[in-house]
Amino acid sequence: MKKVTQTKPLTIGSLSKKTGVNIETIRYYEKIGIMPKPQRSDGGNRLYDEGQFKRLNFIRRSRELGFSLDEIREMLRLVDEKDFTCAEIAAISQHHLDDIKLKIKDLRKIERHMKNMLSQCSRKETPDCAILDILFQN
Amino acid sequence: MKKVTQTKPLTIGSLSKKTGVNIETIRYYEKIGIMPKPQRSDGGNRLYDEGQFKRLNFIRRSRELGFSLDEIREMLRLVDEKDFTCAEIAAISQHHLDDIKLKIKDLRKIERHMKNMLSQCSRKETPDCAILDILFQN
DNA sequence: CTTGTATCTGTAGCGACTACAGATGATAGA
DNA sequence: TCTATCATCTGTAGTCGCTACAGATACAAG
Repeated sequence: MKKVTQTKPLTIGSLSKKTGVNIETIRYYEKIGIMPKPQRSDGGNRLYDEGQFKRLNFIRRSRELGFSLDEIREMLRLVDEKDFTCAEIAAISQHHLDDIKLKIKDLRKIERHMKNMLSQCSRKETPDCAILDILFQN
Repeated sequence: MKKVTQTKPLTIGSLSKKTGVNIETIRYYEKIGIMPKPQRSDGGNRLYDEGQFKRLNFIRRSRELGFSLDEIREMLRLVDEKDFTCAEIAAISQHHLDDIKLKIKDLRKIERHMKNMLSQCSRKETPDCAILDILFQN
């Protein structure tokens, strides 16, 4: 008695609900080739399996971490070709982390400038403003 | 003997050099209406005056601080109509600062996740990877 | 006057979606 | 079985803030 855990296929709508990825985005991912072309019902509606659900979840999580679709594409390529090493994935991730650190650094600089400007501002109902003076200077 | 400090008009190229804003970007700003249509030479080349130079500098500085073109448009509108109060400008700026703080917060969260994942990763030349395990889980 | 550089207009592309329109597919109730 | 309603289909265009052309004209130096 073989037990085949055949999960029933998901429509794009239910896949969308289960992953939190919007329907048009799923179709977009297919169009740009990071999601595979799924099976179709007789009428032509997309039907997704468990593997595709996992893949989309991977993409979503990676996007939430700020990976670009190109970085995700590259990771998925390595996975698909079953020809990756931990070192390779780590390199991509490390690069991305460095990127994020840089962004934080830039934003903190901007934050300081903004705070500084705002601290010089009277915030009164008067028609002159230290912020404008700073931004217009020179 | 009147001394009229008539600064000679700038071509788009020299304006670009003086402000560090790229030529196509200057034309783009004109197209979307945050830079005014400048005078033209007999042949039709754009000629900018001191006020326009200052305006473009304002835009550049604001962009460097991460203001959106819509926020900049709004600030310039207030300035152009000479009908702004310091409080209004401060409100826009405060809103923008809040935005930046939020972005930093989000990025720091991502940074923590990334560090966490990378710390669990062997980074070895082996075909299995803790990072992928995490991203694919569920 | 020629040569070379600057500028002109207009359009298309980027990334990562989102938002339609207008046509079908699927499904539940009468 | 019919029908009403929803889901899904394809294809295109829009978003933001530029950037990159192509092909034509303007301008400045020698």
